[in-house]
Amino acid sequence: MRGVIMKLLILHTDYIEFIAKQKTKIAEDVPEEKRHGRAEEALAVFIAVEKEDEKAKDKIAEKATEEILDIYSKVKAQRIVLYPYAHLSSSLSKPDFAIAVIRLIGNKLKERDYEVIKAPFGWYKAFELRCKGHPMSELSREIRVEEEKKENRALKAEQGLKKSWYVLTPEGDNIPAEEFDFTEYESLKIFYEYETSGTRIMNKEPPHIRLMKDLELVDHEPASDQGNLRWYPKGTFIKRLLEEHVSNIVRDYGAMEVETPIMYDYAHEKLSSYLNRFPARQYVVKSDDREYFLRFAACFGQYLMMHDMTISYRHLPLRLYELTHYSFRREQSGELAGLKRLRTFTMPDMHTLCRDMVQARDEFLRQYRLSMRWMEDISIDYDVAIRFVREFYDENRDFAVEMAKLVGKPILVEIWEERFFYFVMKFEFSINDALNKAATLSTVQIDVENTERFDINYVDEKGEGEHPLLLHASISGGIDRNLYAILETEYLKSLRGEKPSFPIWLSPTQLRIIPVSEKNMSYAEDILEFFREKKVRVDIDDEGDTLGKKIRKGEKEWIPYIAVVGAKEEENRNITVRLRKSGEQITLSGEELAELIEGENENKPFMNIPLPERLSMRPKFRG
RNA sequence: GCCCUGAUAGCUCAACUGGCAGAGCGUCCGCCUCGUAAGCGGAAGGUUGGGGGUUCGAGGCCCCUUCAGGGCUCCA
Repeated sequence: MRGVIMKLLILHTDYIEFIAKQKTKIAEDVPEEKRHGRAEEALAVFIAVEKEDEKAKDKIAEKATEEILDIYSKVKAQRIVLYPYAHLSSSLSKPDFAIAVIRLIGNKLKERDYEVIKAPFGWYKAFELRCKGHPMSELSREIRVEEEKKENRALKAEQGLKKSWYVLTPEGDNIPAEEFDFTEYESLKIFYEYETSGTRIMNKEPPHIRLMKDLELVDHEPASDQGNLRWYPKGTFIKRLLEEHVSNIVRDYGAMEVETPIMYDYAHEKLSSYLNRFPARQYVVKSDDREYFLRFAACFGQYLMMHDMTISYRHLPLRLYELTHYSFRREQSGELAGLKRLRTFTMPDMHTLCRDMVQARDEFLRQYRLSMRWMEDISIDYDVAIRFVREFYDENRDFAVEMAKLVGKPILVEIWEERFFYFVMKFEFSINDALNKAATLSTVQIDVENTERFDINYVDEKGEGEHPLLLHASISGGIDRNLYAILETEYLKSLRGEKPSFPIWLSPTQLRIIPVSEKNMSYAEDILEFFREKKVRVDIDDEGDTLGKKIRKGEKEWIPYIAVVGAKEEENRNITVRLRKSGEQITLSGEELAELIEGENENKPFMNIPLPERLSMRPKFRG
């Protein structure tokens, strides 16, 4: 059990006066004038900081501050003297840590406009005081911090974070979001409102959940932990293509693909300090007597790899990439939602080392463009949010404007007064779902902290080691979440009377062949063969249903091209195709149709049809 | 994690206040061989999520539990 971290002896005094006489070897440097102090009507706070985990610094300082103020107000003291007093404890912390904690308490008190005097640390001091002697004038306190579970510290910091919102136009106008006229920017408005209020009564389940089941893509798996899903062949197929496509984009951009372990030792020194920056709850795996946590991204694996690499400034920018199949985040059970938020998910994760901010900005922008391309390839509309630390924003205003220009519409800007996280800025591409909730897909962040923490170095021209800047990039965001975005978007389309569809390159079946009767089977099979060789995903409805029934089946599966072949086609050696998008029927040759489909597949990965070509050979995965 | 709601055939859902567990779709068998979103007939299919309790009797009431959806919270 982690227990006592700090002991306080608190005296309400008529006065206290001290003079620092002589340095010890751990003395803090203080200017001459601060070596002496006197305060009337003071609360004298004698402090011993004990040997304990430094991670608790903020927390312990906060609690101590609260204790002091509690007593201060009860006894109606007028000022506070913080007096380092080692003799309260036999188990002292390191001097540096103690100094830091006491300063922190001092600062916290000053921030709240209390008059504070600090006696110098590590000096032999003479002091004199007169204790008031009323019942509350002599108190001791032990400040304890419960062992916090391995979670959730950065979060608490965020709660006190001051943030402000703006809308930045492509013309470069930066307007406080409250004053912005959202009339023509409905989706940005929804996004902004979701970000700032979040709460709304929407007692419906997101429509993608029904769709992912009905289309036999993905399903719940009650035998697993919550938020771990079962992927049927068609879902797996779409997922693989998305993965392959985003990986291709990232590799073509120049990232080196790697693979790193999915679990890490809790006790690893660097990782544990990193974990404190992350509010997530982890899955824990036991192996012998050790505990490992499952990664929530590829960060660790790549940091540790980069730490061991020998990197010259000539190698920068340097990019490592991994498709994290899987990442694990033990989200609170109430937060899980279909494909939107999972406990086990797949996400591309790239880290780019950059020499300086100029290079980092350049890479950031290139990755921004890659993300734009991604969104276009999956046919999803999005809004952009950029989040900055104030100081960084003031220096990089032009940069933000450029991002608004690139997407050609106003974007949301959030500004933090202080840097609570490890990054100074990030962008996010966000989509609105059918319930007007927002979800982040693509995101890139500029990290100014972790190369130091993980001791990642490159050697500059002078032969000296330097910590580079680090970009975290997920060009597509979570793959699962991309499918959620597609399904929600298509659902919204169906509400507008349009037919929902997958982009052609993601359609499990691109072309369905329906013979009018068994007499036409042989011709239908010729066509099947033809398209298979043309790399079109084609299948054939060889079951005993009526034509109408088969059409209905095909439409329910969102098949983009449905070819009906009967005596007419057989005679003319052509095909009559029903086009899902327009609903029209056209007759054309096999070559023409193949060209049409190939055109829509361009520059996208291809995989063969994930199910038997004959429908009569297909099992039902669900209902 | 907390609060609310829910779980009945493979799927979607019925079953009045506690009184014989049902339909449509799908599956299987047979008929039909069909021109652009459901052809016809028949059969099989259930420890009502799991466990415990109350009751002459529980799908429906009580307790526990698992999973799902929503709200809070959270979203690196």
